[in-house]
Amino acid sequence: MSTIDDQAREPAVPKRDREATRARLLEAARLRFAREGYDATSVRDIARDSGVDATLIFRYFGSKKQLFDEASATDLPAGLLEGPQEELVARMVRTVVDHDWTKYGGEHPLVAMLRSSAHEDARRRIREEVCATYVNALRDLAEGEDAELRAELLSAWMVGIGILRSVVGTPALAEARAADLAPHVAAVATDLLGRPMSGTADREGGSSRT
Amino acid sequence: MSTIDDQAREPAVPKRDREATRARLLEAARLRFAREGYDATSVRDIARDSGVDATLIFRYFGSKKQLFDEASATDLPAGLLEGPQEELVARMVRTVVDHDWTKYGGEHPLVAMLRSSAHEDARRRIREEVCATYVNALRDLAEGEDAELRAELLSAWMVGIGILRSVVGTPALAEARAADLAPHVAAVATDLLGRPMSGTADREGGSSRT
Amino acid sequence: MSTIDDQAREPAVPKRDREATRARLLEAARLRFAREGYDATSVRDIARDSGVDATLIFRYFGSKKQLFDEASATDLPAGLLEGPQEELVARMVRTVVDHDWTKYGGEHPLVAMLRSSAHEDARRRIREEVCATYVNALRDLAEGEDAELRAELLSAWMVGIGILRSVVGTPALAEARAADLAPHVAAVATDLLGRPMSGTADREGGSSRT
Amino acid sequence: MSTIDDQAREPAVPKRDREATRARLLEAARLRFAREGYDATSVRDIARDSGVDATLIFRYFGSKKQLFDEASATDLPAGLLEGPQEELVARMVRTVVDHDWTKYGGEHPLVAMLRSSAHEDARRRIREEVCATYVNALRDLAEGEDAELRAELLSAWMVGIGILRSVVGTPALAEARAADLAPHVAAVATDLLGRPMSGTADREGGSSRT
DNA sequence: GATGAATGAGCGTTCATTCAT
DNA sequence: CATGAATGAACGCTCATTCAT
Repeated sequence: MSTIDDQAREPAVPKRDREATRARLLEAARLRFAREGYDATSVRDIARDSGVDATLIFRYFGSKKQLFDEASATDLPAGLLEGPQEELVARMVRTVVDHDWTKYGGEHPLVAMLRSSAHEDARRRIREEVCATYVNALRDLAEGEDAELRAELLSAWMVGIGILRSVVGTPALAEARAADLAPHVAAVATDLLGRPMSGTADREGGSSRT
Repeated sequence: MSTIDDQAREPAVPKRDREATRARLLEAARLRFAREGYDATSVRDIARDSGVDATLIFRYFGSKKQLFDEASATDLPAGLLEGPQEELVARMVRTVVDHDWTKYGGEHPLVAMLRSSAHEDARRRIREEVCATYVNALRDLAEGEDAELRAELLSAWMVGIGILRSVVGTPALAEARAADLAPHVAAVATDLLGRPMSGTADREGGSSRT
Repeated sequence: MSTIDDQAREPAVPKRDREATRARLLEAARLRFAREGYDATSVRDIARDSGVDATLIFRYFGSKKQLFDEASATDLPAGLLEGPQEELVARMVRTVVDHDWTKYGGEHPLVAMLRSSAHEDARRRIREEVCATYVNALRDLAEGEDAELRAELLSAWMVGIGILRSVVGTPALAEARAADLAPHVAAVATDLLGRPMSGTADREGGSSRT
Repeated sequence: MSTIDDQAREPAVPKRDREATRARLLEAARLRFAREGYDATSVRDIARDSGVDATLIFRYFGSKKQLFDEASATDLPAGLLEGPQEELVARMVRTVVDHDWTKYGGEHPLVAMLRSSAHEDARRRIREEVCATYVNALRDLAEGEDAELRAELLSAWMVGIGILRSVVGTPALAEARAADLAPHVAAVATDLLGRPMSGTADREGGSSRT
């Protein structure tokens, strides 16, 4: 009812444009799923957010589940795994802390996806994501015998920081920038990985491609 | 709270039944909410698990949400905050890794509650829990100026470890015992808190057996 | 909207009576399924007809399909298979022509069920019904070698008569009573079964038990 | 009807396309409607079967119902009503039993249409068909007073045989060929019609190859 | 004229919750 | 007071059909 005369000021929303409609649905889905989780999000919610008929979800994505899958496919920040090795951890912190995740409601997508972790499928996605983004890269860096464990411990820290920042909202972490965390993280990482890690990274190394 | 002094005038049996039924509902709710999350759990599920009629949930707790609130009130492991200060972090790790959380489906209740973190209520619970259990105690220990931040960073690690262990299930952490983690944790904690922390704790310090 | 003030003249419809509600649903389902077929009947139709909430269908029957199964379970007219053998065919004709099938919308339930014969389940039901009610009994009576075929031919006639009467509505059959058909049927049956069959049956031999 | 004289001005190719598409839709519709019934068949099913866009159905036929009407117009087997009168019933049996009805999913179209008999339109079609194909021809043959009734009874038998053969699938009839049924049918027909009927027919008299 | 994006009603079903007995 | 019948909103999804391009 409040949208009756919106058509005038809506700038350039093309109607009957398959790609545009698909994109709007995907965008709305990403946000809803991130904020409310899979179960609390209805396809009608997403459709309403997109200003699009709900049946198009099924036309374009097949099912709510498939939409979820597509919506929660994170494109890991380009450049994370490139650049100087000793700055890898600093880049990871940036990814967690400074990166612009507004597309996912302002939270790291991994954290957002935990909200849907009642579903084994979502859990698997999280697992793959954590391994691909953090554990594997860190394991390659770690020296000594229990490299896997230490890589996971460091990964756990990244995830934990994301959670305290956005879900829990503890005061210091919620406000902190990557630069505030860098010295601490570098010290710990150096310790855990058994090789010197830098607290700063020259460039972002984590600008989402989308 | 209104049932606190009821035990005096009970006619022996029917009263205990009421209490027993309430307790069974709570127990079933705790498990379901932890495992499946708030949305994926139906009041009928809980009632069925408890072997009682679903309407009793409304009679006893008012609504599904209130049942959730009551069911997700974690009794933080007794003894966590007692004992030698230098062993505090080691005790925390034990709480996360070795403690028997079968009451909550085998996961640390904080981790389980993340599954329901779409709801502001659950988020508040998590916030309170994290602060009460981890941040506050660690902040008191930390030396130097940004004590809060460092306490939160360490808390984030505890939470992150819990997540990777049970939700994500990364291979090394999923199998690890507190003893495997102790040396790494002690080193990092010593570093972050600016005071020597021990990697072992004499006793559990958090049995809270239910 | 036209039912707003019906509550006054509804004579004795007991509310909150499980059996009564179940019975009303079943009755409405029987009629709808018979008249419109499975696919064209919605659970809301049935609920509306019964003056009952649609969700009770699932409470009491589990699913639309199970309701259909129960609603289409014909109790074959008591007495059909009893009584003098030479009057069996006459009794069958009565079942098809004179029996009061208003419960099924005025048609023989077999004929009504043909409307749902797109579903293999319904087809199986029809098959069982036809064999149990007609073919088996007639085969036992037939003399000579291709008894099965002749029994089926006679059964086909019964079914065909039912269809022309109610679905097609050909003028003579639609008006005919069993007595009008009896001489013709008796002659043919005598011929097909190879033993004398009577054109009259003393008693109805087909009063549905329900 | 508006396309009757279009063939004169066609530009050779595109017109034939339109006709060809229309024909394919009709063919697919015939099959689907016969096999699954009106309600269980969706316009998308038919379009998919034909390999064309679903909206063409509305373009060419107006609505699903109109497509159904057109698709269920049976062309009664040519030659049924021609040929020696005493072989008429034998020809009818052939039509029911031996004729190639693959166009209608292998069943006599009358039988197939019963699946849609919830709709008055379909019922009317069946009525017309039964009268035109069976009752009228047989009435003309019958001697004596209640010729109509006897003609209908014999028609009922034809229809019933079709039903038991394909819908119900009773064992003997499902396998039988016209030749197996001929002697029985001839005897009964002779009896019912009051004039000698032959059990064999020289030629099919109803090919209607499409 | 043909394509396919869009629509809105309706499907079977489950939900949390209320109310009568 | 407890049981369970009842309720109505909402769910994911499919339908026949229309309309813009």
